[in-house]
Amino acid sequence: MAARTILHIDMDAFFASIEQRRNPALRSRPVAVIGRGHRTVITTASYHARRYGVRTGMNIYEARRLCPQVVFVKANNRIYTDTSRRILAILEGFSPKIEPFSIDEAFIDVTGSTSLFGTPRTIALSIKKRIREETGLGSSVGIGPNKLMAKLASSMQKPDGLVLIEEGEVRSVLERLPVERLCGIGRKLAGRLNAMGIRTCGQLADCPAGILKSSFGMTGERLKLMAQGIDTSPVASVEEQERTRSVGHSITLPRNTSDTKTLKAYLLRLSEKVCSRARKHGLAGTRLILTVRYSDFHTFTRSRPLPCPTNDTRAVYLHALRIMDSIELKKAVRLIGIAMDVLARHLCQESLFEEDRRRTDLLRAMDTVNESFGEFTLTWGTILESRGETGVISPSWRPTGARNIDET
DNA sequence: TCTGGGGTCCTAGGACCC
DNA sequence: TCTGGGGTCCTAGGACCC
Ligand SMILES: [Mg+2]
Repeated sequence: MAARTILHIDMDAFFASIEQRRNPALRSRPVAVIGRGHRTVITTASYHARRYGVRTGMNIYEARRLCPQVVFVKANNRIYTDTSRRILAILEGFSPKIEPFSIDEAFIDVTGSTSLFGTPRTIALSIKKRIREETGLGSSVGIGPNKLMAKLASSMQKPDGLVLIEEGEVRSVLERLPVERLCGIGRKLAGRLNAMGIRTCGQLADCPAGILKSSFGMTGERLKLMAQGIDTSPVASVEEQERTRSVGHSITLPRNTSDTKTLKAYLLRLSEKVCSRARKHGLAGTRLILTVRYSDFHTFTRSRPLPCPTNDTRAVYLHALRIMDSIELKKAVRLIGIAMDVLARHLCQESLFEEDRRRTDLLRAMDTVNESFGEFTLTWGTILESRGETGVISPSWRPTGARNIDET
């Protein structure tokens, strides 16, 4: 593959910084952005709050204990998604090859942009400047010969970072780098590698392929490549990306329950969320997966194929009920969720796609109203019985396409 | 007073088939 | 008396990312 130049842009404490822009009184204080309800978690901590140990995923009581003066701010998801779109629009000015990686991160391939916009470092500085001018927010940028190295580079200096890893520097950068610093090596993999005496990427790169293959299978081969800084995956724009494979929603209940009537009301609500999103994006479900988390956090799934591809709320809801009825609950339920494996609607055999003209029209009409006036403006009776969500934004949100969060 | 929600990909065991 | 070996599909679980 010809030499490439990839940038990874990572916004600094994205949600928290946005809130501090909106409300100057927050700028001098440790801020943690949270969802709704008492069971929510920290989605982003400002750098000030991080100094006290406040971290993403931490519950609010723990955060308060570590940093009593922390200011909790409820997430304003619509503002975050709007800001994300504005940042992507800025990036589009520098190259068409942009891959949104999450709500606050993106890769951009600037290999063909240097004659127009200058050196990679100049481009990175221009991007950081434009983002700050237009949104008031800080970002960190990593530059590398591939996505893996660009992402590593952006993590090496933040906030307001700019790190360039040249092709010729890859080896020396990785030599003493702990394996878990690479995107794709998490806690478990790192633990297993460490147990084998492998702590750094240099050691991992030197480990015989056979040993990695026998311990990790296919993953082992990839690990060895990663440790050498090799990553051939292209920067894939939203249009180029693989089709959406699944659509799902889940909810941690305001309080644990064993009451199946309550759980079924939530299932209808979740079915409607999943199906309205599938309809909006022309997707049809082929399989439904029900997830249950007990009070003790034990989590399991049960799934069943849908008899024919569908995105009809009623069909999916009834299917969810059948799965639910096959489960004998052993403990009080903390979380319930459904996910659908999906296909593009036009890929479904017409004869197999369950469609009733009048029903399709009804669903379309309801979707239109709900788009304009808000989710669940029009809904089915039993949904009204279920209330209360944690309302945490998903970082897997994408500016376009089926990936989604609650923007309300 | 603990511990969100949205995804993708890989593995492994049993069923089933040739 | 000894007892195939693949391959694929289905399902559940788990690792990883933000
Ligand atoms: Mg960030």
